[in-house]
Amino acid sequence: MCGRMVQSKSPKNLQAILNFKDNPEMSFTPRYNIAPTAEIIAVRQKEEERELSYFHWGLIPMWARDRNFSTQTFNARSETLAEKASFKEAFKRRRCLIPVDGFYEWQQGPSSKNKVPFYFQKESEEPIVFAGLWEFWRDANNPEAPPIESCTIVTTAANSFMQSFHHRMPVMLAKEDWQLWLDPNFEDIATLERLLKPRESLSISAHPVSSAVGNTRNDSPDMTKPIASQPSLF
DNA sequence: CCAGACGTTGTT
DNA sequence: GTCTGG
DNA sequence: CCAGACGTTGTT
DNA sequence: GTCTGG
Repeated sequence: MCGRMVQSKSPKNLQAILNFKDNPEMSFTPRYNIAPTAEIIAVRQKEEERELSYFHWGLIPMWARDRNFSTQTFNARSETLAEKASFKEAFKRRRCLIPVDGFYEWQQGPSSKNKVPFYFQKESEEPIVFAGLWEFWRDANNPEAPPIESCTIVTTAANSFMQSFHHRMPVMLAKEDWQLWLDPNFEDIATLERLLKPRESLSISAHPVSSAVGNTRNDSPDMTKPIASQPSLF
């Protein structure tokens, strides 16, 4: 769950909601069809301030031999964050918020070769804020190279709305939980885990979109536009 | 003890 | 680095 | 997540 | 079928 998403709102736009510090250095390109291993923006706590920066989507633990590890860690199950070697350190000290316009999900059709992509977004114009973890990694084979900062999106059981599409969904945090999730000094695992339970009141809408979204070369606002849910027979 | 994996999704 | 399997 | 490749020898 | 690239 959650392997394709949209980040088109400018940092300036997001800053009003997420209160990170200005970073005039950062260049931003709106994207409408982001896949795992791409660079995505996320917010983390840096000392007293929040910081927005780019992260490689797919968490690379410090001990990983190569970055290819990240192809299997673009999601992290909330139920086992505290146990899994790949995530437990980041869960304790390196949590982040991942603001998105929305995300895509493929609903399984009647036959196994028949998947329909849907776009999910907030019913309001607000961004959805995913719970994420981040990590930094140095390539032992290339110590000269700059370290890579990577991240993952935490998933949970689908709520009743998402259930009709999928049995999992990304954790979408309520605004009042953002501060606690970001705080690296907060280490009460039980309290953090409570934030990751599926919430019913998410105000998410869904509509089917063009199958063109399947190909990551297609990256335009058209990807998010509704199409008729059933192809006409005549 | 050392060696080798370390992950998710979905599907069977 | 840390856990699991042998 | 989906789309697309998936191999060798030898020569440039 | 399974891995890699986007």
